[in-house]
Amino acid sequence: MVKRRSLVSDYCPSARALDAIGDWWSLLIVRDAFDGMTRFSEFQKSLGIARNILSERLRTLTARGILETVPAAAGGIRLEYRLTAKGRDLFPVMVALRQWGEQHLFAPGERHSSLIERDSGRKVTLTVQTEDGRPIDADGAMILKVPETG
Amino acid sequence: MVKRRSLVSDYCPSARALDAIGDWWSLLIVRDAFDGMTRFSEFQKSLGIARNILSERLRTLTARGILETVPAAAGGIRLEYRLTAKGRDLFPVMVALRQWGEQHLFAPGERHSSLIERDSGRKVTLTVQTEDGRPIDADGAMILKVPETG
DNA sequence: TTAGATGAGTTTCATTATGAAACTCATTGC
DNA sequence: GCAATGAGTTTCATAATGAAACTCATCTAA
Repeated sequence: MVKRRSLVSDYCPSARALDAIGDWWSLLIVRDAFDGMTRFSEFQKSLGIARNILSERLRTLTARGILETVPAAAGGIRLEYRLTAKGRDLFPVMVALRQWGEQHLFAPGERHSSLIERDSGRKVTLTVQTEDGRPIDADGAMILKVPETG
Repeated sequence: MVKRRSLVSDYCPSARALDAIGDWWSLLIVRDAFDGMTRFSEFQKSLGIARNILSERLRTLTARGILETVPAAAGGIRLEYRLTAKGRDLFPVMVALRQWGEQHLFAPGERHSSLIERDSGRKVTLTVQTEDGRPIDADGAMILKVPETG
């Protein structure tokens, strides 16, 4: 496909975020990374992704500072891919996607994996709220645009 | 590209969510829809997306129940595309992406659009927390997998 | 009423991204 | 030393994308 227009200079943070991680595989790789995967073959097996594509995506995610490589324990050339702090900050995005998926993409009673607090086993949820802690939904919010500079 | 493996039957809600909206344009269209856009040409101008692709994406988003079409005011064949309840429930996903983008993809002091509460003007934020309201981060959470059935 | 404008797509065509499978190396296990 | 494994890269066919041209129907102005 003809090179897509880049949104890295868009003033909308969502657009830039999608520019960075909005392609099909990247967030799935990040999901697996949150799930503890670190090795090429783990991702490959889990996602069923072609190796060349996985290779390219890991390179891109690393270049963008979402993953970082560390030499694997057994001294060879093997690498491990770990989430950076920037990558771990995608946690709310993953939770939001998960929550929406649970709400709308599963039949009533259909089994699915769950996100729980490690210590208590309690379910993890996500809320949008104002600075002072009141929950808010889409209708109560609005985008404050940046005026065109020019 | 060879038809991608579908994740609609994956037991992971995030995977299903990405299967539904994980392609490059869909979330950008949804973002614009949250921003009040409803018409084909509005999306087209805003995103710079090719018309055939936009047409296909609007059709897919509609088929998936994220958008719905309503006849436009002036009686013609024109349509408006509006978010359904399911589509509006993507609000936290958009906020999460935005928040991450703000944190990591803007230089200090660089201008960006902001999400604010309509009435108070206060900034909107997003927190991941347990059922009983304590904030939690990635390290404190874990995925509870569904055992393989078979 | 008729000749443009728009709006909303669809078709066509060239280009790029992707997936599958084969291939390459280095390391590890035996 | 020799096969097996891990981590990629290369090659090739094919599907998705983008751009531009084309199609209709409706709206507008004269």
